[in-house]
Amino acid sequence: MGKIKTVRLLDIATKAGVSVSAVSKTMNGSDEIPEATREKILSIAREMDYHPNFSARSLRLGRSRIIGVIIPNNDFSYNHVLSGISKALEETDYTPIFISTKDDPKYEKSAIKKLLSIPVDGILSVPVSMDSYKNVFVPVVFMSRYPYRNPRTGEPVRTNDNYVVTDDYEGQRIATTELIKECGGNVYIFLGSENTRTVAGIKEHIRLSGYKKALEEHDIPFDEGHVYWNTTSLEKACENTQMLLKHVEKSFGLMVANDYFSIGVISTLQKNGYSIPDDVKIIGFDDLEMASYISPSLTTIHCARYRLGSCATQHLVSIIQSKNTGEAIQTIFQPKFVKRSSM
Amino acid sequence: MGKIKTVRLLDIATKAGVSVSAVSKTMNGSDEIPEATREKILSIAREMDYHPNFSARSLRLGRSRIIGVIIPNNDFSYNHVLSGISKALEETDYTPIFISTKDDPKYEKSAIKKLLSIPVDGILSVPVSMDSYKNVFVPVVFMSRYPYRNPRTGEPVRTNDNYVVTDDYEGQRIATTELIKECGGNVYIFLGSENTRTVAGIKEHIRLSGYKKALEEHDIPFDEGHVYWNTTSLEKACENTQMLLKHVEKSFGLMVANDYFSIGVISTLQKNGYSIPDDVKIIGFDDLEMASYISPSLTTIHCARYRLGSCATQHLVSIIQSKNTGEAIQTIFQPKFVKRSSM
DNA sequence: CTGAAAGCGCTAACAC
DNA sequence: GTGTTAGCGCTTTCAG
Repeated sequence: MGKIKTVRLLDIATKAGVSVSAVSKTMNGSDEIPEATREKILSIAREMDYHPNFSARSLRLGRSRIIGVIIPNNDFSYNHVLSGISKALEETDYTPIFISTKDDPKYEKSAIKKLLSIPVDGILSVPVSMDSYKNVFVPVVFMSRYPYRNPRTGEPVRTNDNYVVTDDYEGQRIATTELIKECGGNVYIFLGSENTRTVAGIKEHIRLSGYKKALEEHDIPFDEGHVYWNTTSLEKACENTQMLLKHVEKSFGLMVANDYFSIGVISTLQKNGYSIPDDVKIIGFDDLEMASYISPSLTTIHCARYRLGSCATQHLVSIIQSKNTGEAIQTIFQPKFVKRSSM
Repeated sequence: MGKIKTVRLLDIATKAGVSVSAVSKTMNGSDEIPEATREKILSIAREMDYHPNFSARSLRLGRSRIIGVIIPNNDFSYNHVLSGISKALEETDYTPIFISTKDDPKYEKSAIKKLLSIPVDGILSVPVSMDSYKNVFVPVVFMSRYPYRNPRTGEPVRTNDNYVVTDDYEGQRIATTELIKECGGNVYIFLGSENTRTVAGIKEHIRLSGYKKALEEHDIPFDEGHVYWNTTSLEKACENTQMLLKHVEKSFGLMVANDYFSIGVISTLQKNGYSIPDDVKIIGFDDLEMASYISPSLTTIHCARYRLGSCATQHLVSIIQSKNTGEAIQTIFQPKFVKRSSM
């Protein structure tokens, strides 16, 4: 496999009998070059299958037309967000490069360094720790997770970062309200990471405050024992369910951290002879495609994840291109209650 | 937001009172530089938070330490493969950049161009059309799909490409054999794309020939009507199930294209009053994590998708680094039958 | 052992 | 209008 010589501007220029800059200008759509020369150059370029060298251009321009996308993991929770990003970028000349952090600040820091050394023109991130972004000097738009509310009180927080999130607080409040209508105060909740030092944990606490808010609105006292933390895998979801069953009456309402984990919860409940929704009412979170296909079909909170990705992308591109003045762009999507048969 | 000046080798050199080349050599671990100077340079570099400029280095070296990863979509079927890739690359200095093709040759071609113009040092690909790779002059390792067998006969095919695949033929043969044991000739199969002009379609035909092989081994004549094509989404899976139910006895065996679509199939069967596995025996394909959590838990063919990703990655890196002599690296993983309660 | 200098492919300022 | 040229940050050869 002999090394194939790549086609350069110079090669085209030589063949066309013009200078490199004429070719460069043509390639970049400058109108300085007369139509005839233009045509000739373009046709030769096509014929030689020319592709500009990204590195050379990036080096020269100080920008790369690459967008860094930081996600916690490759697990399927962010697929729709990623699709939204890809779709939105298709109409631009930006290309995404994805890096995963395993929800670990160390990986996140190194991911950021890698991206900046490319250098990417901007970053879309589902963050692990806000600290990692202290010295990032390219535009960043946070997605899906962000301390947009005070995790204790649920009050909106004013910040100066760009973000696009779903209002998890409201989602949880609405879901809890629905369950209260059915089960009174007998409403349990499975949440993810309890660690408030991570953005993921803060998100869970924001959700908890939405839950508390709903209780408060119905004059139901909050019971710490109704909250099961660290539902962070299918397996944990099943364990938490087993644990819950030791402490609970036959009939109750349960909010699960997300739709995926609901599969484990439902399976565990059914194995233990509970019937859904007769004994237990269940509400998930996300509205995955499969939610309407499992049995019983899953009542859930719909989050616009695809739109979340495309919206964040549009924001980022507009910030990059307009050299935005520092006015933060913040979008909060309102979630929607979707009733199916698990409640 | 004032543009932050990036730290260059020159900046470090100036501060350390040495030349750029001394710094460069130090950074690249050359042993030409005496320990004392080395230390000093490294400490200054750390202090100034130096990161090499990727573009400059790539331009100079003609390689980028970036691996392009081409996948058909962002849907969750390739998560484990991607995890395997990320994990395997972690121990190297290569960074992956993911591009999706939507299973469309047009997108695939443009994805390849983009990658080559970076230029990436190698490509990992779940291909759409083999033609797209004709003029690719960097090492490529194909994953998961490849015409490794003749789609008509199921016979192994000799080629000169690098690939890592699961032996779908064998998987399908084994699964069919198991169903035949239970249901005799009453075994149906849901497959994906029928189009043999795409690699995805060829894969499905290879699977079909595994199915036929099993029938043949049990002297059961092949019946075209037992094959339902184009099971390419949850929705289609449900439609195919509805269609199937019009033509079938109460009791039969059914092989579904993959685990995910099995969710739709099972739900449709249950809605129509069929009991699993009493009336219908079902086998999926993939062995997703959720397979053991849905009810009934899903009997399936286990594919080592994580290992597939990491194995392909190791191959690619070794090819890149050793300037491999052209001896193709081809790995075929044997799938495994996993019995649960849907059969 | 050290540093000066060339040049990777490209763009844009500037001269013709 | 068109071409010449400097230089982006880095590596590496080669002379000192």
